[in-house]
Amino acid sequence: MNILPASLFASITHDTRLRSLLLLLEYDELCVCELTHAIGASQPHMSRHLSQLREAGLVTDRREGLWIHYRINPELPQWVTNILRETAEGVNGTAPFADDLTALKTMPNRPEAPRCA
Amino acid sequence: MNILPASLFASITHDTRLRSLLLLLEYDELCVCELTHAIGASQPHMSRHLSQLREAGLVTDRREGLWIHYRINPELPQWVTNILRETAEGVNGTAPFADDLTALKTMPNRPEAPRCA
DNA sequence: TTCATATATACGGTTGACCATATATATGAT
DNA sequence: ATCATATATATGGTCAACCGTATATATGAA
Repeated sequence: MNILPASLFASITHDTRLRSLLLLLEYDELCVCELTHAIGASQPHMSRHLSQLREAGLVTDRREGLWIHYRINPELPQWVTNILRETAEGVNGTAPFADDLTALKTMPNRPEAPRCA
Repeated sequence: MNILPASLFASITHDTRLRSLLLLLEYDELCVCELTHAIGASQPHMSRHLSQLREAGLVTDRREGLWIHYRINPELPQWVTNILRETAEGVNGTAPFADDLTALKTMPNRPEAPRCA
């Protein structure tokens, strides 16, 4: 699995995409509706940015019934995941990232039980 | 010194800017003409992107006679420099980053003796 | 003051990323 | 087959980033 730095950084320049990745760092798998709720975005907005993350090779998806579950691409090179974790530390406790986590925790009718990473 | 992640990643999405930062990680201070030569860019191109790095707070500059020396902002938060170092590891030995270093080493008439970080 | 060098900025034009809204597809239930 | 839900894509338009070239500024030397 190869990732060009320009492609990685272009991906995480956009808040929606970075916020999604940081959520996926905490919860190892999340469906679109969970991410949509946590971030407070519209459904097409979320879907479009998840597509871009998939095309960039940063996430993979898996269908299960109606839901499509996304996770961080397990084949990502170490330096990429290190950068994501480092970013998570850097923004720890700040908006909007911290609020995404609490919004997800308090989401009603989540399709499945939480699966923490 | 505060840096927003979106601003950091927007900065290093552009190859010229990332390459400059990675050079500045190795040589703690470099003037515009050294960066221009190492990267093989035009002078206005280099100058413009260094301005953007300065405006983003990622580098500082210092005039000495005709030359303006740039360095990585020493007040950068730890997580930012960690990300830069992690990126340097990730691209270690690959183009165009590796070539920039050799181009700089073989540059004729460098304004001052090399100052390695 | 005049010239050369190093660097920065201004100008005009192009392209790509992004948005909101509308529509299409896929699955499962009735 | 019909309907509801979850997700994806298509459309048209806007705006910001970028480019190359030209010009401006700053310094030091003659």
